Order: sequence, then C-alpha cells, then structure tokens
Amino acid sequence: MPDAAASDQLSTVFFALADPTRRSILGRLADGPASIGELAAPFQLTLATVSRHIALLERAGLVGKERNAQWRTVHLQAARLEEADAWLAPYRAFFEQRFDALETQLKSMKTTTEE
Amino acid sequence: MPDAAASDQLSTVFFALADPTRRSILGRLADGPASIGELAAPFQLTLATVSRHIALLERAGLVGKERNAQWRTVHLQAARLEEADAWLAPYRAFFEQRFDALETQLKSMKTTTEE
DNA sequence: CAAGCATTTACACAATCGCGTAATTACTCT
DNA sequence: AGAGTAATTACGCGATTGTGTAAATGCTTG
Repeated sequence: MPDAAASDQLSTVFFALADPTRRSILGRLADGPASIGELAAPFQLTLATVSRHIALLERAGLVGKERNAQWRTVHLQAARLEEADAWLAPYRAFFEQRFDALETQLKSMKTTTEE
Repeated sequence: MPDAAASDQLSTVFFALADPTRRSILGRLADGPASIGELAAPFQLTLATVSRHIALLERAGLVGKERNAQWRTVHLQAARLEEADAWLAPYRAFFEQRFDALETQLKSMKTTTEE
C-alpha cells in the first residue's frame, strides 16, 4: 500500500476494522471511554503496540483522545463507522432476501449509488 | 500484518474492502458477472494487477470465479459482506439517533454481542 | 526536585501490499 | 500445429504493517 495515508477515508476506516484487536477495542469503547492501559489489559500485547493500534483508530477518525493528567481518555467516534455502513447498505439486498429472485435485486441495485 | 492470511474471516473481508479499486469492482459485480478483462477496463491498472485484486477478493470469499473457455466469469458473493454488516449493526445505534441521549444507547449496546 | 506511573516514540525486523514488466499457462480457432 | 487471446504467476521494488524492546515524554506526588 504505497500511499495508505493518502488513501480515501472509507479505505482508512475499513482498514482500521481489518484487525481483531482494533475491533475488540471499539467494542470495549462502545461501553464507554477508557484509558489506554485499560484498553490494553485484555490483550497479550505490549502497551506500546496497543497504543499504536489506538493511534491508527484515531487517524481513521473512529476514536477520539483527550488527556486527563497523565492518562489519555479514549472514546468512540461512530460517525466514520456510518460511512462504512452506508457503503455496505446497497449490498444488503443480496443477503437479506437470499432466497428470492436475484434478478429483482440486481435491478434495484442499478438505481442505487455505490462506491 | 505478519499473518494476514491466518487472520480471521472478518478481518480478511474488511481488509478486502479497504481498497477503492476492490470496492469499485464489487460495485460493478453487483450489476452482474463479468470477466477479468471487463472488470479491469475502467482502471488505469495492468490486467495482472486487477487479476490479483480479484484473487484477493476471492480469498476473502467476496467473489466466485468460474472458467468459461479462456475467460473467468467473476460473480459477487455477498454472504461474507453480511458478516461485515452484522459486525457494524450494533454501532448503528450510535449514529442513527445521533441527537438522542447517548446513555440509553450505550445501555442497549451492552446487551448486544459485539466482536 | 526526584521518583514513579502512563503513554508515546525511536529503532529494528520479518511479512505483506500494490504495482509494473515479463514470462507462463490455458484455451480457441484457423 | 501455430497464432492469438485471456488470465495467472514469477520477480523486483519501495512502502507499510504489526510486533517487541528500549529510550523518551509528560504529568503527579512525595
């Protein structure tokens, strides 16, 4: 990925989601804000490594960080997740009515914006 | 990514989605099957490169390939997309009712399976 | 100000990505 | 069989990832 940083927002978001640790961190964050240390606790990873995972999530706009004394309070920022969800939405027709006539779904897809 | 191949399914799917070319290919495929050459046409990329993008999509289980003479007919396989959608689903509460009390949403999240 | 905790950054390393070019592998048709 | 078309694979390249260890920041408290 020669220019992952220069890549579009959506790619950055999907890339951030392409890691179990990062998804797990987001899951934890859905319950409320937490410090880096708290977020790192469940994993067998160095604090430094988790810190970098969080930095990546931050660059993707999926979390925000505030400093509280010597702690960083990390919180979920779901807005960018919505973009990913929106991208996926048109494809829902393909699996929600899995056993229906596919042609109909294909037709409805054509009138929908994708990518 | 030391073991991207050994990574879990969901990560593989999200990773496949983390590229504009691949997302665009999936969009094209939503209109119906196509050959590698047809899929490559819209891009300023080598056929070889597009072929590899498609191979990656195939490894992610997002497309299927059949051989027809010297062509490969590629078609969308949306099932794996559903897994990605399912992962995103619990987070919808965070952006769908953006202006409502966040606490309520957090609470409802807690009873939901995530990751 | 010194000690200590929380987090980040610097450095190193093996693995992978995305890309092109060139060489193969398939299959068809004359 | 030979030529031509479609697609994959091999090779090389620069960039990036994920990871750990170790060094550096930052802030608080004794």
